[in-house]
Amino acid sequence: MHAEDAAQMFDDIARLLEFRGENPFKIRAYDNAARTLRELDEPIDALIAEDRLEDLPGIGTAIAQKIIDLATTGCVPLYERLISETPIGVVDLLRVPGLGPKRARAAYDTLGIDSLDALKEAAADGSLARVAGFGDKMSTTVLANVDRVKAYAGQFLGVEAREVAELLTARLQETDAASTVVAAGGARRRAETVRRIVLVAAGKQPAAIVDAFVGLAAVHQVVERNAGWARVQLTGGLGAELHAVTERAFPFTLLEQTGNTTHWTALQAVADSQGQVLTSQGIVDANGTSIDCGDEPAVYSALGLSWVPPEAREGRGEVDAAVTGTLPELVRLGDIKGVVHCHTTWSDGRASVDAMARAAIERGYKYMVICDHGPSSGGPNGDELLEQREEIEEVDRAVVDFNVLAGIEVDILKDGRLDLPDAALAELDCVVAAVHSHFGLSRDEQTERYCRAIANPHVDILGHPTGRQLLARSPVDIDMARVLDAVVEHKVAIEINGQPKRLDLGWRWHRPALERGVKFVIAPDAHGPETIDYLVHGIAMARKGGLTGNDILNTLPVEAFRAAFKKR
DNA sequence: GCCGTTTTCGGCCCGACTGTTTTCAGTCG
Repeated sequence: MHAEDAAQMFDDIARLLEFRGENPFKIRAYDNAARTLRELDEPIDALIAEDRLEDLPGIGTAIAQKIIDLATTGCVPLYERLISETPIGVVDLLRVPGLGPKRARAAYDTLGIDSLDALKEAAADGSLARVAGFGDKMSTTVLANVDRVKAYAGQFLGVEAREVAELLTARLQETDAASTVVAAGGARRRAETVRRIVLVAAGKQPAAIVDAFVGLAAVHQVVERNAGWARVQLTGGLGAELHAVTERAFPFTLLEQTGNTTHWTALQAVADSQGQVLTSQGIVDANGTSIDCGDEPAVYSALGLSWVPPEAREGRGEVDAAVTGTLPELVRLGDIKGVVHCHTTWSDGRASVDAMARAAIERGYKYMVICDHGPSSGGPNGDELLEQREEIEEVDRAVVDFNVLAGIEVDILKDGRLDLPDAALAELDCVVAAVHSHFGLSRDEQTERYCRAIANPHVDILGHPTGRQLLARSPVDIDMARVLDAVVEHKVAIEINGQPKRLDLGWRWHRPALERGVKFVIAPDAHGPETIDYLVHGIAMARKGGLTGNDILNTLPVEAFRAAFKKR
């Protein structure tokens, strides 16, 4: 089990209790437990196995038992009871941003609103605006957010889906029914969000693989199945499908199921232009002879193409590039030398400067840039900044063959000023500027705000540029073309933030940025030693965007990295 | 519901923001 699963459940319990108007301190206890679980730096299964749950802050007998119940039986009586006793649909209401338990309760009590549709209707016809705690503005916000919540339903973070897919793959492999199992679909393409998991498996008897698949413990319900295919619902809400084929058909089916559709049809068009027919079962040439391919690269090769990495298979010209052999050499994790944008206990990080640096050293990196928040997001200010600076220099001196740089993640305020004075920023090695508030400004205001911050001579990197949170918060409304022009003009790099919920700047903007000459930094936005590894998600995003190591500043050695910011 | 005890119950994090208010409540991180 993932700690996040339990954290999510405690969030839900807290919101449901709040809706029912129960003891606020009990509610806070569940919130605290959820936070503790999210900050966990080791697998929760280990804590359960070693009976150490109650050692965690905020987790006592009752909550520990609920975690154990969830992990072992998947059923937590309190949670089940709250869900069954709460009007259907209210749970959905609580997911609408801006609509907390209090307002949801008021809407339910006065207008009997118990579903997203009812909420939308009341917001549209003006009745919601008359409920205490609402107003015209609130109604408008709700109206917009309901549609978003509905659009997000049934979607999952790509990073989470990928973990589930890997687990399923391993379980299916263990059954011995399949010789090969690979997770395909959006998870393999490293899509930011996915609707379902797609597995492709090969074996002598495909039907036996399907049997094994539908029998896995994680399968909640079989939706549809036949001898070579099955679609199921997993516990936890994700859908999954399996394509079971012979070993001969495997590379072709894997290719088709990795997608996307545009990529696949482009491949079929290439085959067609050569008098061949490409299907999920194989390639047949003009003479009607099947061409055997042992693996996916062999299929591309048979079509006269260079191999296209799964991340790039989005139907955006990569097949044409494969024809002419002009696919870029995509950046790899091994290219990264420095870990930029790391938080510590000086703001909301969970580990000291020393612990973070050592974690980076263990992973083979050569330098780290500590970027705690500025004062308006709870980071150091005034003398504290100097103290932190001293601590960073101390650690820098203590470590061998590694550099620790002093940076900051300053807040971009509403008007585009930063939350630290220029004199303080001038002392730092690297300044990341990012937006953490006022997400709803108009396009003009927001763009002006961004451009003003970018123009500050001390800003080196624009952090999580759109502020989006996948499946939760839309990107800010900015004129991206103007922002990209501004970062080029002021020699500011764009961050590719590797947090699974952010993945910001998203890959669709990478090419327009690249064409303007933008440089990037791939950063984990780490808040603890483990999350340094969020770099892998940033790398995946950059690869989707078609970026090479040359486009990424933190592939440079530390001297060159510093020099890249010597514009000041 | 958790925690730290002055061991058997009383106190529990907080600041920013937003919108609804006319001095504040709800939400969010």
